[in-house]
Amino acid sequence: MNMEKKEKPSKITRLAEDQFRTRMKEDGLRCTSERIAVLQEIYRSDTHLDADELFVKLKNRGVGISRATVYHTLDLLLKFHLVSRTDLGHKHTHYEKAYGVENHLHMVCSECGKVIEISDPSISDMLENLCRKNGFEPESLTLQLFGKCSVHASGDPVMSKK
Amino acid sequence: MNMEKKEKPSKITRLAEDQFRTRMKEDGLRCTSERIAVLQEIYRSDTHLDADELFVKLKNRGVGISRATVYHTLDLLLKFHLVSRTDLGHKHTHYEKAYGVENHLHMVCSECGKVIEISDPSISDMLENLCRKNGFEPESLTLQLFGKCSVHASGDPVMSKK
DNA sequence: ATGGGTGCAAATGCTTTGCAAGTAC
DNA sequence: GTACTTGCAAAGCATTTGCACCCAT
Repeated sequence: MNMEKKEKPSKITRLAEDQFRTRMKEDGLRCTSERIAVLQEIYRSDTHLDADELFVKLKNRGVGISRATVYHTLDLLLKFHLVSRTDLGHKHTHYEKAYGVENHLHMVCSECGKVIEISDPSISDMLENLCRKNGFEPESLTLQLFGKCSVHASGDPVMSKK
Repeated sequence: MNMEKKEKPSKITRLAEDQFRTRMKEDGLRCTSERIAVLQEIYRSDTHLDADELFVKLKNRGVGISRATVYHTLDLLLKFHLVSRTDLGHKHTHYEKAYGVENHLHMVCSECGKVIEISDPSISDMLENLCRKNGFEPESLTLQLFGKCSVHASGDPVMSKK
C-alpha cells in the first residue's frame, strides 16, 4: 500500500521511527504502513501541519489512508512525544515533529498569519529551572506569541505588562 | 463555593470596564448589560473559564444571556486584549482576564489536570527582547507546559531537549 | 428613530466513535 | 488464530451564523 517517492529519510526521521517501533511494541501495538507513513510525512515537513493537510499530503503521495486513522495515529505519536500539538489561533490544531527538535516558540502575525519559529536555549533553561523549582516534570511545551510581524508592526505595542 | 454575590468590583475590573467602554465607543459599538456582565464575570474569576462555564455562571447569577452572545462578547474582549485565550489541551478553549494581569505560564498536569500558574518577570523580559530582536510586536502570549505535577511526577523526565 | 444587539435554532467543521471487514504478528 | 487496525459513515461538540425581534444611544 505504501509507494512513496524515493527519498531517503533523514537521520532524525529514522531515529524517531525506531522510537516509535520500540514504544509500540512495548504497548503491544502494531506498526502498520499507515502509521509509519503518518510519522514519515510529519518528519518530512518543517512546518506545522493540521490533520487534514496531513491527510491530503498522504493521499497525494498515494498512501491510502482515512482521516480516522490519521487522527488515531496522531494520538499515538503524541502519547510517545514524537509529535507536538500547537494551537496557532486558527480553528484547527497543528502538529509538528518533536523528536530531536529543540523547544521553540512561535510568533504568529495577526495580519498575515506568518509564523516565525525561534528556539532560544536560555529561555528553555529558565523554563526548566522554573519547573524544577515547582516540582513539575515537563514533557512538552507550547509557547505562542501573537502580535504583528516586522512588516505589519504599527509601532504601538500593547502586550499587557502590569 | 464562591461568595461572589454583590461584592463590589475590584479596581482592576473597573479599569478594564472603562477600557472596554472607551474602545467600544471608538468602534461605534454598544455596551449592553450582557456584554458588561460577561466582562465582570471573567474579572471576578481567578481561573480559566471556558465559554460554557461562563454561560452557566451567568445564568446562575440570574443574567439572561445566550451562548451566542457569550461567544460574540468574548471575541470583542479578545480584540481589545481584555481577555486572553488559552488552549490547555482540553477540548475547549479557556479564557481569562488579561487587563492588569502579568504574563504568566501554565503548568498542566496530565494526570490530575491541575493547572499551576506562574509569572516570572525574567522570562517575560527575555521574550520581549526576543521579539524586539525579530522586529515582532507582541500583543499577547500563551505558554503551556504539559507534564506531571509534584504529586504525580515519576522521576523520569522526557521533555525533548536535543 | 435606527443601526447595532440578542437569542433561538440550524448550520459548520474539526474530531471522535461504532462497527464490520481486514491484517499484522 | 487472535487481537489489533482500518475506514466508512454517523455521531459529537464547541463554535458560528441567519434571521426576526429588541433596545441602547
